[in-house]
Amino acid sequence: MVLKKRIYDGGFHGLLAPVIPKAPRSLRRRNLRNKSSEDGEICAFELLADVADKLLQEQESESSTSSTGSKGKGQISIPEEGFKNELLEVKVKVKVKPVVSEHHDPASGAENELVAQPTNLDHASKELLHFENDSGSDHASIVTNADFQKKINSNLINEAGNLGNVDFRDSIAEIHPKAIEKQSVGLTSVKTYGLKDHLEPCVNTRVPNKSSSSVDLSLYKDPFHSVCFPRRRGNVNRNIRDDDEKYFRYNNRSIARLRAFRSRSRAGYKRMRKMMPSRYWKVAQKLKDYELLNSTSGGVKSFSHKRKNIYMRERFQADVYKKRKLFHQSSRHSYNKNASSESASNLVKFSIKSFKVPGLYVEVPETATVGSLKRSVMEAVTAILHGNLHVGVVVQGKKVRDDNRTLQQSGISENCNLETLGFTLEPSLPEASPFLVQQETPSFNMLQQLSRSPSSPDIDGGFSNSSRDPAFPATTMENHGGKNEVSTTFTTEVTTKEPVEDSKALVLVPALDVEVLSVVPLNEQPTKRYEFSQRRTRRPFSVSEVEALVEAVETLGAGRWRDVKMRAFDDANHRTYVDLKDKWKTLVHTASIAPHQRRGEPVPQDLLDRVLAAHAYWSQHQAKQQAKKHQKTSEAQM
DNA sequence: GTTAGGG
DNA sequence: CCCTAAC
Repeated sequence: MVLKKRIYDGGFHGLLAPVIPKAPRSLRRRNLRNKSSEDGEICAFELLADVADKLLQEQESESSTSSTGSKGKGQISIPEEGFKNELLEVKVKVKVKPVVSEHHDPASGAENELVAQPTNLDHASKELLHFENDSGSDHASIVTNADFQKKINSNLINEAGNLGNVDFRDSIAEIHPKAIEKQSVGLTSVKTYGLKDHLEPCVNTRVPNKSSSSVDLSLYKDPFHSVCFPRRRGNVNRNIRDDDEKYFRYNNRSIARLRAFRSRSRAGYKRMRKMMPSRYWKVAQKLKDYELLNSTSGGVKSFSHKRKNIYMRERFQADVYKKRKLFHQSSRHSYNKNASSESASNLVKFSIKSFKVPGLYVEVPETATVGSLKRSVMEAVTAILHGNLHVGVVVQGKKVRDDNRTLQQSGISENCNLETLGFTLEPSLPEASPFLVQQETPSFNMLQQLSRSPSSPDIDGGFSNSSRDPAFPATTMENHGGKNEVSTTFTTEVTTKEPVEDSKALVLVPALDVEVLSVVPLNEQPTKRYEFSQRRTRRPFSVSEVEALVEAVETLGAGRWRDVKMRAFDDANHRTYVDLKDKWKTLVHTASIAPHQRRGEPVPQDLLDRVLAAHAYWSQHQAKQQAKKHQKTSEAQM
């Protein structure tokens, strides 16, 4: 019998899927970036803080005025720095009713185009218009969605153009040859943005550096200071079977959720890792009320007309702690820069137009004025912004919770559709602000717990919630933001094939996805689950693994998957016993079909033969067992 | 927490 | 791989 150890050390060595390097976010200083990066770089967090202030300020003006011109104002407010600085846009939209786009201000010429765009965009634009119009509303909703972002982007673009046709390309192109390619396409069309959705990514990319953006009321520009999140990759061991995914999964799916309930040992996590997602989801479903899962894309949701109050409640997303982790890392391992191979890696540029901020729960009397509503929202936003925030990354609607994951693994690469990428800002803690209405319902509490509970120490290196950890007070933002780093750069290595130990850095250029606050109707359906879970990356079984599996099943029998796991895959944390069971299932199937019908890495026929043999044997065995059991029961009955 | 199966 | 029902 082959011991798992032997298998792993020997056969699996090298055969196993390469260890996926933890995606270190290398903290890059402006020196990394060329030239004027300082100008262009933005510290999201800092930005947020600024945004909050601005929001407040703006709110006042807005509230008093009806916004026919509001839009213009927002856009206009392009600080001088605007050109140089990247912007973070946070938009709060109040949706009253579907209104015809015509209403909107002429100032938003770009929007019109947007309206013509695909549904989403169109929708967003309409909403935007509404907001601007500030017409009386039965209900208000804050919408956060990509579409909206798109719209915004267009605005930004326009402005950029107005500002002087800044060519965004140059700065980017120099640095990121490849990433730029895609974007370049968009660049061309930026001006005609309205026509195509796909352009957005491109647009986003560029906008950041030089353009200033404007958005209805909530658009704010702020200089971005780059925040670097250096990450150490030391943990990655190629020889280790389980890749970071283990940590990923745990972190992504289980940790945040689990920790809320109790601390667990790593082993516990392992086992739970799979279960958590679904469980969590279930919980989420129950929390439906709270709209915990706010759909990113869904964006606008209308309130029930009958509702007397408008609730904007904070939506707490589970993976708060992930961000924190990053911060920790950054503070600790700044030397990581060296590791990053800037030379060989492809860079992925991100243009962050805005962040999706947690949903708010606000109560406003029906009789309240729109202005007061705005104020309330503003307060809520401000409260959030003042709290500790974490950045979340959403790819194709799924949150990437594993900080160790590489961009490639997460599907963030030059090749990926940047449009599917989004960043979110999550409150580390529901700092109850006065205006935030905290429901006493269990669901709400749970949410809070989820968001609050500190990560367990053993898991990600001891990331504690900033809210709880004195060391990580709200100042986190300032600390990082205060740095002169112009932009956050993450480099992504293009080559996927070989495990890379160095960190990859993504260049965080201005905006990519714009997410905004969203007001969700209480009655709305919960968001899709994918917001909370992320499918594991596919990791085909290597021949060595198959061999180990076959061997284990031969000796233990099919069905004792936990034992099989412990026997042959105990160290492969990315292989659960369910995985092994599934693999066996596929192996049996594979062995049963014609070779030409098989896909993937060919499995030696002898192994397949063993599979069939073992399958036949254990099937028979099982049948016998059943027969015995049956007999026994019948005897008992007699 | 495990198994067994369908998706 | 995911999700779940059934243990």
